Amino acid sequence: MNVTPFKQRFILHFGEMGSRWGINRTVGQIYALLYVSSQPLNADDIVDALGLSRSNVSMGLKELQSWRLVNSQHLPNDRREYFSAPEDIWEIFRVLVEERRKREIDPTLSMLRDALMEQPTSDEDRHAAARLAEMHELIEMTTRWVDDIQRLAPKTVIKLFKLGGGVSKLLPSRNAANN
Amino acid sequence: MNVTPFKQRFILHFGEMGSRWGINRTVGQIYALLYVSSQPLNADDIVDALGLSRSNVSMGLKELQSWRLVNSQHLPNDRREYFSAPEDIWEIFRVLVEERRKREIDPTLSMLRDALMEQPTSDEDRHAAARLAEMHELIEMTTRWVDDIQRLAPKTVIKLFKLGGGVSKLLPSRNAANN
DNA sequence: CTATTATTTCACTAATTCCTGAAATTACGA
DNA sequence: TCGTAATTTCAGGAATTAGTGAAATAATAG
Repeated sequence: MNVTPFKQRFILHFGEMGSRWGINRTVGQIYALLYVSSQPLNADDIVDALGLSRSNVSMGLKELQSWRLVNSQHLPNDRREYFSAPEDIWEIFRVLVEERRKREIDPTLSMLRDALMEQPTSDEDRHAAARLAEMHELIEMTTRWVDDIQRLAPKTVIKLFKLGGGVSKLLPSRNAANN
Repeated sequence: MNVTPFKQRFILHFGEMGSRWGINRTVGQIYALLYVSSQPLNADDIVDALGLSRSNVSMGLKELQSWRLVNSQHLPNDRREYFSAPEDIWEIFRVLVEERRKREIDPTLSMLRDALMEQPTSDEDRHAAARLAEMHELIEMTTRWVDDIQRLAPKTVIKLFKLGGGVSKLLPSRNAANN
């Protein structure tokens, strides 16, 4: 299995970006390879294409599955497992948002909720609690909204996104001062 | 400088989450401390509060400044530098989105743009290019929209967010099938 | 079942990232 | 300008994370 230079560039870029995205180089590469492949690939295909160890590929695929970013299937008359990235880019986007939220935001939201149950007893803590409350409110509002939007049909979301800041004009009881 | 147990919990949580957010433990702690402090703090205050080395605090503050998440100022009759997190949570949110976009998304967007300039010459590459184009389009549309929304007044954004999926009803030329 | 192929686990090494203390540099008051 | 306080730089050790190969386990064809 050899990868065209065109694909190669994309794969290497994903590898490099991986660390910024909270995955490692090889996981980024595996995902990129599957993303551009027109066919599902088995683990050995990936080993050949990327020059990684078999065990590393196995672990990388497990991680990608834990992110729900790859699906696996079996082909007829072949006992190996084949992996692919979902076709639908909207589905990918939705899952990515959900998983990142689960990992990066939900724990903090729940910590904030817990902390805000307590009654602060000093001025210092009253100030801190107020700051936590602001953070909690903003995060909660934003994530709730994201949830809501994700439930809309992609076509609707596209309309909304294309509208951009223009939505403000549609908002009920708008007041002229906010632009 | 001692930190109340209430603040402590928040600070330690941010430290732990740091690695998921692409910053390290101490940077997370420093930010959390500044976020809940009612007063700007100097580097030695932070050393005392968190038990880190002076040099580590210095590097952490530099990193937070590179994220534009902390401001620095001088107090009268004191040559030390004092640091604080911006008051306005909306401002913090805006900056965070901007910086993450710059680090995590823009490089990929530009790689995709470059790659899509080329004419694919094989079927394999034509398929890959189509996948890249889908990704490019989705990212571009989403980031453009985020830019646009960030320009609205917070009050307007709050209205929009509170509306949730209800926006779909306001959208022009909606069709009844999309819910 | 058994033999063979496929996959996972895991102990170990490599690579990277984090953190510190010492030294160097910078800023500023006298 | 000099001396001191404040800050930054940086080399090296500590800690963490990534990647490998060998061995174990799982799956299935015959």
